[in-house]
Amino acid sequence: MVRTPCCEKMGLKKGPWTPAEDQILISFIQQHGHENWRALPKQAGLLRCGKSCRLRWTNYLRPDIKRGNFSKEEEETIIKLHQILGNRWSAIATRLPGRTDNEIKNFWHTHLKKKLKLNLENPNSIGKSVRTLVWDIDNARESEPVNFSSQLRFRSLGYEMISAQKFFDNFPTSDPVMVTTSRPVKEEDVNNTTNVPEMNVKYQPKNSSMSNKCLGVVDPRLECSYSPEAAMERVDGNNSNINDEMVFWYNLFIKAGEFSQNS
DNA sequence: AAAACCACCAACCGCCATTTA
DNA sequence: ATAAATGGCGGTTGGTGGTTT
Repeated sequence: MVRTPCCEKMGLKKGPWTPAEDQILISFIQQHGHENWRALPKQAGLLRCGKSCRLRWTNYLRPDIKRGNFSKEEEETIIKLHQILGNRWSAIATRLPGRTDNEIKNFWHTHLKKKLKLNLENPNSIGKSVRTLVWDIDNARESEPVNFSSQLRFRSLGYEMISAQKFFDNFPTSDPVMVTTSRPVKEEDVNNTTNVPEMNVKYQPKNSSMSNKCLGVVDPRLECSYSPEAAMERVDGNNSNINDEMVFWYNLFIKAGEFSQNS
């Protein structure tokens, strides 16, 4: 099915909004609300498509929008949430009152991305070493996912979560690394290193209750198991406040009801 | 002084999921 | 049941203003 883009009709204006157009839109919505964006521009007398009107309103004209620079607190919140949620800008925006997803996305691309990149290039600048957790995303989707709370714990500990393929394509294998996968463990998987041929690691089902869900791949130097608790030792031994931070974010998300606890 | 470059951000585009007819 | 309409999302673009060469 092919849909006609809503702005393809001739005669509809594009580009920056004028103050006069803004005023028309504000007045109309104040009087009539915005139940039907498609019909709104015609009713309001605007030569715009409904989509353009919706965007202008939600990202700029809405009365509850906070303007101005992001505070240090907002910045830290964005960084933490992005670590957990990734590029889910609208989900991040729901936790920053008055900020829009577009604004946060722009702020991320123009300020935070660069800042974090610098930090990663110079790990000492953030006072901790960064390990990489490779999450086997592709396989995880096909079978029972590793429960969310475990993912959250790893992320709150500062792990980057990427696909196994991406990791092996791009990263040196000498770094401390732990790999998890949620695909069911088969007998022949034990000691099978075919998926990670250059690494001196092995698949290892931790125990019988876990073996139908996940595999732990053990970094030979760290001897860490799959269990998040057991993996909490940082490379630099700095564990201060890790638990508090973890619990805070975990509670926040569970209370917000965005994620269910599926263990 | 002016051209080139860069950073910012409002707005657009295409896709997807849901709702409606 | 199904096609079309709609709202919402994330990625990307392009205009603008500031800075550097």
